[in-house]
Amino acid sequence: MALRIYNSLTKTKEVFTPIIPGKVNMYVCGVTVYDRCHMGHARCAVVFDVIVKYLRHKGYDVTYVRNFTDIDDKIIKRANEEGENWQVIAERHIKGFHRDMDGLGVERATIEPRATDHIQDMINTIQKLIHKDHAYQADGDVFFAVNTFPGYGKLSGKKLEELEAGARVQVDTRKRNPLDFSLWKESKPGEPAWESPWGKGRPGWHIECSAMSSKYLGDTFDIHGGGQDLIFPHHENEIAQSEAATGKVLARYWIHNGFVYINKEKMSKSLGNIFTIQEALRIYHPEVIRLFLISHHYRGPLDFSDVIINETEAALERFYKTLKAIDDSLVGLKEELPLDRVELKGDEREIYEKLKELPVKFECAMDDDFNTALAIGHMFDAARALNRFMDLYPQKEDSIFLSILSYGKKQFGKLGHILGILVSEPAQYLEDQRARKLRLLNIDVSEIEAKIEERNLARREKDWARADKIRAELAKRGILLEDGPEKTTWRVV
RNA sequence: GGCGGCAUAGCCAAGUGGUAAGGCAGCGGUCUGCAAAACCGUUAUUCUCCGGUUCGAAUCCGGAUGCCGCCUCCA
Repeated sequence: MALRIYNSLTKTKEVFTPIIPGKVNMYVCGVTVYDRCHMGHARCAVVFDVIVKYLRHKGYDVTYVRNFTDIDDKIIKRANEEGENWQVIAERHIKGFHRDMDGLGVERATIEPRATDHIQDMINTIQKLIHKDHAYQADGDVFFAVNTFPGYGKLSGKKLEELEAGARVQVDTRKRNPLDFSLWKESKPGEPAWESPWGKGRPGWHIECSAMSSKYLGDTFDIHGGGQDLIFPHHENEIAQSEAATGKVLARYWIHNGFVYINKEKMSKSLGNIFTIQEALRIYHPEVIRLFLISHHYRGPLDFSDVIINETEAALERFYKTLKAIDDSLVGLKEELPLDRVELKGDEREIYEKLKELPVKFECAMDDDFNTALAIGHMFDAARALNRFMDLYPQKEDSIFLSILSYGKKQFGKLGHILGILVSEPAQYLEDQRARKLRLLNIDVSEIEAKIEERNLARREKDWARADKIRAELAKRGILLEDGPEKTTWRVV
């Protein structure tokens, strides 16, 4: 089945055909490094991480470029506020970005170029635009002339006249059109500056992406992505600059992910409801955060709340419990049978077929504009079937039974890898979660174990009232006991 | 003011013409000393509302209402 992608440029789902068969060149706008990363950045990074992993799973050779904007007004402002060099600020937040993304299991991009390493490339692009009369100099500044690019507005669906009418920005009288934007900015004394044909200055915001994408991926590449808020003006301006300079189409497919909300409010600095990745990772397992981010379609809005993330936690735990149960059974596996060459009976056949079908259904969902929510639904389906199979199968030592479980485990591992979930050892995951929750609740393990010992004594004497009382006490503190056939285990709710 | 998006059970969520995936929570059952976990069964005759197209619509078209985003830095 063919992969179809919703293209923001045409506003339709299109069959994905790369320029070079088997090869995908993709550029995603990264972050401006002046502050800590929040859940919005996490969503963008995780969404494109899954897209890259899926494309690679489908056999594409993917070159993924994600930039760092390490020179910008906000960085300079932050440096002044904190009384530090702007480079120190940028460097610190690049490190922070990597720490956060590593924490979330987001793979590094193939190339992570920095704007300040490409000043000369940008100057070259700007000169090209001036020569072609798409840009003009005004004192030490250079502006892009939007009137010279007929396609201006094709991505955001805006018309020049309407934009002009609604322009709220204070108009710079040197601009030929109020919507003309800076390619190069003259620097004020004390500001970071580079030599250029127009004097000392620094690049405008949009030009770095045009210069760096063409340098690493060519004038035309396959996929360009980023957050929805970048559609206008950033991506619109990028298209204008690049296409005016080269006369070629910049990118063939545009992918934009939706926003993250916190309790139905858009996350924003002014509302003070920024939820940083560091905070999230302190409270939740990285895979819980990932599952939360991909349980919803990437284009829609995503509302974060305690209730919803706790539901996600329960859902992921369900997966891991199934996998743990498989692991526990698999201890007895002596030789794994080739299931496609073994005669399987009713239930065995049914579950085997279901497990075999799972990747097909998964890919079918992912091929439809990366429908991760549906893909995960199929995985839950299979997990339930596996649980049932384990519950009902009469001989738990049987090698057919165990071989089927092993096969199921492999299928889950394969698909989980694409999504970046279920990559921990089940026992380890469950233990990590318990430790994490105990840390948040501030409870001591030995105390719990002593209580359990005390209760088991009571149980042996069939003193149920006392046993129940101990259990209730622990339950009140968030510790839930589970009496198994061998021993009593506990978990944190 | 201009442009665009969304509206599916108690909650989250998939579903773009063929008769409502999945998760959480709830309820009944199996199991258990009782629980928990797991399993089985169950929970929307209906997809914000009103019209229209069609043999057939949550899905397409028109209108209404509500919520939201972009137009200014933002993933």
